[in-house]
Amino acid sequence: MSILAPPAAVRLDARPLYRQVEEILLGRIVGGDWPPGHAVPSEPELAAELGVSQGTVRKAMSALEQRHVIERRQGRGTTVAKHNSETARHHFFRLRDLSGRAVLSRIMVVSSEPGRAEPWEAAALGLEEGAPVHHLRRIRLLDGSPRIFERCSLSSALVPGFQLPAGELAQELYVYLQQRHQVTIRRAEEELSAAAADTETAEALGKPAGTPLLMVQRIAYDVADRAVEVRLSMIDTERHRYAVHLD
Amino acid sequence: MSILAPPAAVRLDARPLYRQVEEILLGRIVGGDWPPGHAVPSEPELAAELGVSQGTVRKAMSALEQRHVIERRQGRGTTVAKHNSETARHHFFRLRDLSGRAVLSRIMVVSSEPGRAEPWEAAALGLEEGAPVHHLRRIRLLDGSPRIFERCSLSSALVPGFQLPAGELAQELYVYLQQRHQVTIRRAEEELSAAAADTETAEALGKPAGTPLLMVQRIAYDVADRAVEVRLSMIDTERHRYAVHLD
DNA sequence: AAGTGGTCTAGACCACGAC
DNA sequence: TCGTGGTCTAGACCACTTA
Repeated sequence: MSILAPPAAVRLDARPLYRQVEEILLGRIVGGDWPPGHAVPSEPELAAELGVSQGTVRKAMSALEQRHVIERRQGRGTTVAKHNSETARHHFFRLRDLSGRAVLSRIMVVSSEPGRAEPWEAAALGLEEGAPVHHLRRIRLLDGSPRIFERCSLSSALVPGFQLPAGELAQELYVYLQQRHQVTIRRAEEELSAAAADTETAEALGKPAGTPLLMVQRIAYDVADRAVEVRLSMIDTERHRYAVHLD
Repeated sequence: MSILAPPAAVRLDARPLYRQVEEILLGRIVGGDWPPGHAVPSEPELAAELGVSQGTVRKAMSALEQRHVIERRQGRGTTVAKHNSETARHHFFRLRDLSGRAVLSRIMVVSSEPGRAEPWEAAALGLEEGAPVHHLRRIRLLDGSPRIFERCSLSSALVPGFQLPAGELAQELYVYLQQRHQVTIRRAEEELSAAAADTETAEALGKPAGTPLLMVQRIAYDVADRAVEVRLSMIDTERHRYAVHLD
């Protein structure tokens, strides 16, 4: 930093320096300069480049790490977060069996086709009614039995030309979005309620219509906080529970 | 710290210094030396007392703040977290109306009486079967209508002689536990599922038996991480949603 | 004006991982 | 052995609250 202008040029901004550094780093990730898996420069390097102390860089990177935007490991270095089946599940799959253990999950695709946004989908994704989306229906088998019927809508503006790889049935959707569409899902908001099984869902899960199901509406956002996906999951909770930690 | 023994006496412990400081501070809170609302000494004071730098104290206190054990405010100082109706709701009440807005909630006590732990209660609270507990049944009115039927069990070992103040119906339970029993609820784990309304619940909520309800089992832990309460909530989600943020 | 937490720096050493 | 992130220090100044 310059000697006689203590706060330095960047500091015309009122926000703390570490926030600005955080935003600069995030910008490089969102902008694609640093794709998933990329090795981020070391802390001393970034400090020198940005004209701040290493401590300031550390504070910025700690915030990004906490949001799972980057991954740090002592001795190895820092990389841009890259989804894999395990991390995607760990962050975004809250179901456990009755003993609290993780669940073996397998996916079957029921249908996959382009469509137009219904009002509720448009509202969730921040689109105009009738905007192009991609519809995906899936059934999840938990520990071998069909337990979840999912109806997903992907915003075609963010995932243009989406289509499942031919012949490939199961796959963690967010891993696929990152690999094939350069879209990294970073967070999601879910709204839970109880509902009776409609006929389509009942058939998919092999349950009588009217069975009480856990209904989860999810909106998933990418690293730039754009709504990418809205998903309606109908869950048979006979042998599983949705786990939440409050603190 | 002494000059020739760099890591100092405390440092025989393998854990980082700031973790040890965190534990020392938490110990004073759990032990009752610093009750809820107590003004924690300033950072420089604690640093001098414990023989570490202010930065180390800061890191320890930041962790405690993030866990809502203490509250820090610039200029004012740091205090031990004290529940009030607003914070208790904000942390532990996840229901929103269909527009995502907070909900007006009123409580009616249905029954309140001592009892013995059923197997599932004993398991949840880490007690022996038949151990003394206090049973509490409540109905919550959300925006004026009965929407939640709650069956709570409090571990009498941790909340001896619990009884509701005569004549007083509504009250945020965790505020009451802190004020009258020196037990501060710090976190909770919830397991959600869908279930058909049983007759008792249906009657309490004025719904037909068999109506799909959101069932939430909560286990609440105090600052020392002891299970204090297990609660079964049956929720009518006709006009409300349980909101979860995943990141 | 005094005292608190919040930001920022500069530099030391440690623990871990890869080469 | 070297480079990385992780810990810890000492001290400066800023922003806010209270009196």
